[in-house]
Amino acid sequence: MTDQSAKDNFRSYLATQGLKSTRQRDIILDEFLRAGAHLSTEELYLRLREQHPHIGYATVHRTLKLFAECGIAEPCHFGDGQTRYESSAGEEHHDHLICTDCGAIVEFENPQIEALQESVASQHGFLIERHRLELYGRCQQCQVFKNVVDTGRNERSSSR
Amino acid sequence: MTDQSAKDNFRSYLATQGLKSTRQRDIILDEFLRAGAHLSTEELYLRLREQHPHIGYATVHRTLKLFAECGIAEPCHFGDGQTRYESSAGEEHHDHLICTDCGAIVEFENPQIEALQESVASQHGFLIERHRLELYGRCQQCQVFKNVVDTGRNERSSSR
DNA sequence: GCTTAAATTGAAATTCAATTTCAAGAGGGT
DNA sequence: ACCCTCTTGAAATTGAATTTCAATTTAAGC
Ligand SMILES: [Mn+2]
Ligand SMILES: [Mn+2]
Ligand SMILES: [Zn+2]
Ligand SMILES: [Zn+2]
Repeated sequence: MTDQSAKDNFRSYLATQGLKSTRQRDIILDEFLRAGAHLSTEELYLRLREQHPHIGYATVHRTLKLFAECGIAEPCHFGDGQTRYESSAGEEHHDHLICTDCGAIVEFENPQIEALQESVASQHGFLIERHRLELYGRCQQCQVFKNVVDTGRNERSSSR
Repeated sequence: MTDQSAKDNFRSYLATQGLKSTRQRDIILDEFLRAGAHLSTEELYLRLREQHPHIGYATVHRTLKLFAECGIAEPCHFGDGQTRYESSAGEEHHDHLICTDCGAIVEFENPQIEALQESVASQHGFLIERHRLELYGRCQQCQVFKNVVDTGRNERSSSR
């Protein structure tokens, strides 16, 4: 799904639901697609505020929920107490590796795991609608730094 | 890990941390182990209140966090906005199948998936500390009822 | 373009689980 | 029993998510 098809999807979703196309929604969608990453409402709101200080937090919140409803964004919960949204534009389904030290997020996709999930579900009579797989640990960089700190060979400032 | 070893673990955790063994903590641990399932703070508090109305919500909350710290309980987030805790007593690591209709939770363990997770992580240079795998869908029963409702052959009351 | 009904906006208020505060009470070493 | 420290429970606070509501904007119909 490209950025343009995300915009088209959103347009037609609004149309079919009797909702209206507004300047704010357009601006928020543009910024959301431009940002790319896994953004919380707060983060997107702050980014928008630089160029568009008139746009309210509540509108950003409501618009992100609309994005999720129409399928152009996916909500993520990475355990920091905030809901993040990622664009579905240009991305197939994927899962996440999350560094517990620096917060880095790496996306991956593993067909074998996906297949085994289906297999497990059917063994228990379940029909899967969606799933969540998150692997938490240390990224390569943070493993190196952790080792340095542990052995006292360096006094690098904290990575966060 | 048996219930008794959970109690022993908790005792020694308190001792090593300079914390105290109290009547409330004993009662909360007993009820937590007895309940068995995936309980939220609220649910455990309500269960306790029947026999021990003097125990406060804050104490239940703090005690569950202690259980998690010392490894006899695992926090779970199943997307209903509440943190649940499950006993680690008598259980190996496992993941969850969750029915989005009736809320049923089925536990499973799949060594192949676990191995593939490690493989994915090492491909990306990560060292996994923990992971979360949740499969959301309909349990067998809810698939059947859904079908009945859809075809109008029955008027069974909603399962929730 | 003008009118109008319905949807949207944004500031502020509210919700709700999680967490903290604090004064009174309990544990446990001596 | 004494004393210091930890714990408790009611109430207050926090913070993200969500709702409220009066003013504004959209877009359909004329
Ligand atoms: Mn992603
Ligand atoms: Mn479980
Ligand atoms: Zn890292
Ligand atoms: Zn079910």
